[in-house]
Amino acid sequence: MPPKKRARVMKRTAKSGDSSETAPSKSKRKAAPTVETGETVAAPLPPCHWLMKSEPESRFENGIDVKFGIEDLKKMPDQTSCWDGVRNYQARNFMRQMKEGQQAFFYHSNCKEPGIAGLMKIVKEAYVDHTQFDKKDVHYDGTSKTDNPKWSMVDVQYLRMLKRFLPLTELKKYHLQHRSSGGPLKNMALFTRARLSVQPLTTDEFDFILSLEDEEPL
DNA sequence: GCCAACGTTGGC
DNA sequence: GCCAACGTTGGC
Repeated sequence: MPPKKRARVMKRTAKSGDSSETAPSKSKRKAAPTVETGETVAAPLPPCHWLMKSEPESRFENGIDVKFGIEDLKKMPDQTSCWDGVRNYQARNFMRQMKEGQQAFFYHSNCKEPGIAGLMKIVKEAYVDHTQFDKKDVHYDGTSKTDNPKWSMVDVQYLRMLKRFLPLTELKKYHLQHRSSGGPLKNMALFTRARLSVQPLTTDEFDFILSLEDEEPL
């Protein structure tokens, strides 16, 4: 049982309205027979790798420092922290799809050198983000009710630093390259879904990015 | 600090 | 339900 700890991550983007409530549970996950053949079609598998953004440099929001970099995670008891403060429905819905044991990249955003710093794993699946009810918290959401909480969080545990930091600029070069060549990063959410703070990675994307650890910087 | 991209709000 | 105005993200 991870002790109570605290990660302050990303800002909320809205405080009310559930209009983008596109809960993953509503997506068609079951195999369905096709009209033509009556054969079962493989259902798309939910994502199993992730990228999560957080700010490693001090920035004050309502007088509170929202800094939480990978070094901060490493210093937590059990090197484990809840990933609270996500206030975007798509990001939240991705967190709700996360399974214990899955790996996620720790991405440093809004800082001198944005990029992927390390690896962590999901150690507790989605549960209620208590900070939505805390008036003192930066991410307090007065529109969320305790009997129907809007926001979720997961617990993550530090795994390791990457052998070398993977700067956004380098990832972008690969992304552009792959857009013409059809390589693994051609659709990477980091570039196609710019403001999404919790995003899925395909196994191809995940493996390719990990392989860059052993490559010279591009 | 600027500002493009884009999610959210709310008037109609 | 459209869409303009607004607010936030996050690179540069």
